Amino acid sequence: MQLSRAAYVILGMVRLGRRTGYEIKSLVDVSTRFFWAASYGQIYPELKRLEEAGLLEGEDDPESGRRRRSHRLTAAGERALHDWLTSSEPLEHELRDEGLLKFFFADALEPDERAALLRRMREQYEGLRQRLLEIQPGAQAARDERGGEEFAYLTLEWGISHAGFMADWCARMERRVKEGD
Amino acid sequence: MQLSRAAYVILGMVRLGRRTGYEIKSLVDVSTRFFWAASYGQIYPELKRLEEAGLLEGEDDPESGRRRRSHRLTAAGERALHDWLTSSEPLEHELRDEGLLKFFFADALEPDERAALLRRMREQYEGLRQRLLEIQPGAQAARDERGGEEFAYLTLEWGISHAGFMADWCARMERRVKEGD
DNA sequence: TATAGCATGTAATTAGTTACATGATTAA
DNA sequence: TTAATCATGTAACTAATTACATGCTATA
Repeated sequence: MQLSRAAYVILGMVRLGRRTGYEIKSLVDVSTRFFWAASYGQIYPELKRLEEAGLLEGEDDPESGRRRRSHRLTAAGERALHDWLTSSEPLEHELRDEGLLKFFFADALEPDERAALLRRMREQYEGLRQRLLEIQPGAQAARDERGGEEFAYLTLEWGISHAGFMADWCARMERRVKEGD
Repeated sequence: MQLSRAAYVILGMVRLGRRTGYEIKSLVDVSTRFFWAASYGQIYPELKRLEEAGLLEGEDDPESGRRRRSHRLTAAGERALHDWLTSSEPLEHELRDEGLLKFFFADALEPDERAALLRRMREQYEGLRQRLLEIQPGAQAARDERGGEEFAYLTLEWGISHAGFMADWCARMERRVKEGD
């Protein structure tokens, strides 16, 4: 049974204690979405499929009047997640960065336009870095409170240093296109 | 008139002297595809649309028996490309990295499995770096021969140092998960 | 003479986002 | 009481890949 990547996102999130589609999406939006996005349009149908496949067990959990379906991993679900995590298939990797694409074509620009492009790119990466730094305290708390969110926290650190790498590269190029002026 | 990103890839590639769909795809495959991919299924229909919109001018160019359509930018095409390059719209940015996604869920793994994941990630980034280093001599030659491929070359340098950054990060994490063992 | 490369194109599929509808609960 | 948040779900759309069909030319 070949599962989609979205399915593994869900299995992993349920393993981290996110029981509902809503909770899964909320965590995705402040974590994996920087390297693997997922929308409601994927999450809810996939939750249903995973239940039907016996990898998740769902339970209606009224908690009052509000409708709410709570999920947990079955043994088969745990196994499917682990098999994917340890599989030796090539790891998918894909980047779309419009800034780099424009930079690739920057021979068509004037020196000041090149500098402006790099400044915008740098500002966007610095903005991303700021947003991640704002997420950090909450992530740190979650790591300390909950068991087993150590690696979630480490990917946040990756995000911060990666955004820093990109911003630095932009700054370096900015200086370079200005002196070549 | 709102153009797709693929349209700008094509306009930019034609500006760099790639006249046919085939030539465009060939350059994409060793350059932008590392930060912006494009397939034949996008390129040929888009070339036709850009001609119909008057941004490209196409000419059948038999060159013998083989069918071949040669394109060049019109003034409107040049303008559309320039407008996009200098536009202040937010720059799209999207990453999908299965290695990072697995790392995010690595609390579910044993210490040796974590190290194995990071080793595979590092090997993949080192492999990418090698492939880019192999492309480099050709890109350097193109930069020196042709006018106006300076920035194409600089994005290759970005790719090499970026792959290096990722490989180094993996190596650092590999050491870290081993000592926490 | 056969294989690799040049060259164009599209049909079918898959993946994914967007936008909306619905309604309960909690905090200001 | 009103806005924000919790919560589920899907229909319509858009984007993009894959896989194929076709056929010429140059080279080993």
